[in-house]
Amino acid sequence: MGRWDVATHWRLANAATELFEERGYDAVTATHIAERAGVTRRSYFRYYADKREVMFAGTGQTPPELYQAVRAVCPGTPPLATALEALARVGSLLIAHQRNLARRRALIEAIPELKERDRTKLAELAEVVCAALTHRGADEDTARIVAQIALVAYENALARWLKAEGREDFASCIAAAATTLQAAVPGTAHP
Amino acid sequence: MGRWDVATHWRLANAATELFEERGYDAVTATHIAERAGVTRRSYFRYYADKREVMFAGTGQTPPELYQAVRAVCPGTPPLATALEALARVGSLLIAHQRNLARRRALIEAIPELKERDRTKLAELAEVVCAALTHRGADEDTARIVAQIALVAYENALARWLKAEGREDFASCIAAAATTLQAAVPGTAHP
DNA sequence: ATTTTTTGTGTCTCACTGTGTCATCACGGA
DNA sequence: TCCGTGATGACACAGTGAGACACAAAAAAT
Repeated sequence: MGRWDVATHWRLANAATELFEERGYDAVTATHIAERAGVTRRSYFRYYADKREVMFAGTGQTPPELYQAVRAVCPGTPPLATALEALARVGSLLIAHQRNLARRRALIEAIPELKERDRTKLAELAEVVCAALTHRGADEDTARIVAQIALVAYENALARWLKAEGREDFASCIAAAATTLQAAVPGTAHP
Repeated sequence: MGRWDVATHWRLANAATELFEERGYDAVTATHIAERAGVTRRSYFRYYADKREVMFAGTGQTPPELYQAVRAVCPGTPPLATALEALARVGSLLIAHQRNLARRRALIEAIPELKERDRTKLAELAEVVCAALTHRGADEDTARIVAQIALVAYENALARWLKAEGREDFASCIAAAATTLQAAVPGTAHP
């Protein structure tokens, strides 16, 4: 997969972004996207499995990166803090390498079909975090719930970061989400 | 919408469940489902918007019910407890009125396309809970995060309930998920 | 340098999805 | 009995996603 023309990947992604903005998601077909990017419809489907996937260009390596990031967190760190730290790291990197991220995220938030796919991607990341936490020795049930919660924080942090338009760094957005989270859950720990 | 034949809804749902189990989701077409239920393909799409929706038969009224359930919780209850109590109530009712729930849930968990739709439904419920909590006076950010967390607990509780095969009631499954949750999140409240 | 293999693309084809439209049929009320 | 409404069937159509095959260019092997 790695040898595919990276430029074509981005040409398709940019073409799709423009077309979706210009004409609306439903009015755009895979053929339109392919034509604007200078390939055939059939080739489009070799780059992206379906019409939705093109809006998530550049995120293919995130799951393995995240897995490694969780495993790289300082041993002894409690599960939730581990997950949040890894997500802060990976999220910061991801954001830096994206193109037109804000425009694509706006489309994803606005179009139910894309939002649906977005949730699947978050769920996949949760799976990865869960697996990595389990590997670190966490309890199975705890790992699953912690992973899901951490991704709730991640999602909210991303929304916050986009709203700030560069005036806030991603790690502090994660921290803010974590604070809201801790305030909302009545802790059982009473030191 | 109310005058539609309820029996046909369930005939289609049962036909789909059987066919998916027999031949696998991909090998089954909307035409097959319709034929087994004794209607035409076109009529299938009048009962269910697409091929996925049929596996979620009987859940159409859940969002408004949930909204009311949140509003009905004793005033003064903190947000997360409110959401969990409402979900326990609505979930119990839902489970009681379903047919072939376990078989359908097994298919949903196994087939990515169905799981994707399932996540959307959970997200819709989270929206509803968020709106209802906001209406009760909760902070906007808090309401959103609490709602999402509560639905993480709901999802885990449902999985646990299905695994117990009737030996556990739904409310206690919610309680168990809530406990795991509280243990995982280091509380900031130190009374 | 020539052959072989791999990789991306174009072309053609096909089953299936989801929707619009129109005709029909059952049923309840005036 | 006639009429209106709402469910259903019949037909048509754009679009999706994928298989099969050929072809060109690059990479690897000889």
